[in-house]
Amino acid sequence: MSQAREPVQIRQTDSRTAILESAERAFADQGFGGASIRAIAREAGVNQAMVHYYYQNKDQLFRSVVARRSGQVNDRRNDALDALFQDGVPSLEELMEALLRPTIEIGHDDAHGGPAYARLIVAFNNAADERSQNVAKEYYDPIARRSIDAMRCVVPALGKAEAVRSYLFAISLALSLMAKTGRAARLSDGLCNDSDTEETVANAVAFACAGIRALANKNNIQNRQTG
Amino acid sequence: MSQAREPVQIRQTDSRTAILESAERAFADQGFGGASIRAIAREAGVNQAMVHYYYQNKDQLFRSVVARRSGQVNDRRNDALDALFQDGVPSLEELMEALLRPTIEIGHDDAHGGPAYARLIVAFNNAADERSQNVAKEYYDPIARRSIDAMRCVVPALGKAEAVRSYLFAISLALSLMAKTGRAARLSDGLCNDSDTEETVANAVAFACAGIRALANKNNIQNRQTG
DNA sequence: ACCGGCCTTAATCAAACGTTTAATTAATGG
DNA sequence: CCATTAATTAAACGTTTGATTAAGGCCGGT
Repeated sequence: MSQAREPVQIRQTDSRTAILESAERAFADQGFGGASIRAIAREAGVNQAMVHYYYQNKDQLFRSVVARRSGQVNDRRNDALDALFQDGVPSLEELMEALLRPTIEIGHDDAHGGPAYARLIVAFNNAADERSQNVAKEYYDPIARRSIDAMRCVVPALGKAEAVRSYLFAISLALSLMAKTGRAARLSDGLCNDSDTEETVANAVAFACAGIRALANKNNIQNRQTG
Repeated sequence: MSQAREPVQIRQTDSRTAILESAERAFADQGFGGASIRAIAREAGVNQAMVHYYYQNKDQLFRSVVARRSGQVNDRRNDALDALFQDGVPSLEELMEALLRPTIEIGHDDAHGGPAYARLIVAFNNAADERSQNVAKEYYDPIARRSIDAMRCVVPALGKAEAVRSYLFAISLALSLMAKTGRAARLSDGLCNDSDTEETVANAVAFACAGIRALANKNNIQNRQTG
């Protein structure tokens, strides 16, 4: 009989992952201060001490939640940028789609906690507290810098400041499409169908590209007047 | 000597207001869950029980903070809309400026806690929790509906769903300009000067109008194809 | 002088918090 | 089979939380 070794991975009952996903939901819905480790453990179905066993403290638990998701998004963004610039300079539409689609798609992935991630990242993106800023600096600034450089390469008329603003605008509006605050549905009497990924991407790209070109033109005219 | 009556307003030592402003800062910086009534009272220079005396509980304190600011913003928005439509239909640029300027100006008013309000409203605008949604429904939905109707009046090609999205986009991008997360400054090596109110308004209006027209065109083309 | 509203205070409450501990169980390697 | 390590548990730690209480000061009106 001596069957081949059982999947050795029986260990690590993925309490670790269960905690991470429960924490993501809790932080998204109640904020860092409002979420409690006790409730996170309860909803993950593990003992309270397991949270500290795996993640030491609340702060590192939060960082771990962000780190996992930022990894998913940034890998896809970097791959898309690599592919895009391999055969010359792409159009602004192609570039913005490469930047916005990964976030939107992951946020729409209901089977893997997408909506919880969406709620978390929307709140996180606009948070001004020191913790959020430190985490943002570590996990999101690198891809942001690369994206901003790419934007200026595609639209040379874009000044540095305008490029930074445009990037933050674009991210913020893609996120506002995913926020699922219920506000869009309420105000449109249910007409806004934000669950359609393709339509969401198309809307975000169209709005962002038009806005970016407007800022580039504005910058261009100013330069001609002063230069 | 019997001098004329002292300013009768000596009463109401404005502990009430001090609490409100301290709470605004605390909620903005640490979120609802992270802010503590004890710390709010301490920073306001009043006894802890005063907070409950004036505002009953933490929930109503939060509502009161939002209510005061939404009143300031909405009054200015409504006045601007009244004036704008008095002599016919305005341009999209005029309309968007009327909608965005009040928020941006109040957020830039350093002397009256503007930055704290800005941080609070940015977080609040993107919050998905039930408390925030209930408060948003009560204090911000009415002006939102009026604004959306106005946008459709100015740009008839805009469908209802597109108008709602455009409105939320525009608000969200104006707020992202005020967020003062330090992210813009960091990514632009200090080039982004978001403290210049006029430049901020101009950028937000330019970006929003271009984006809205793009969505309107997109909607128009689709209608011609399907209709 | 004394009353009755407002305002303010210190003290106190039970509950919930993040974190730590010591002990127990389950699997692995020699 | 025993020693080692990893995973998990229940219980407790001290602190902080939101909220309540009872007592008192301040003030104009009578």
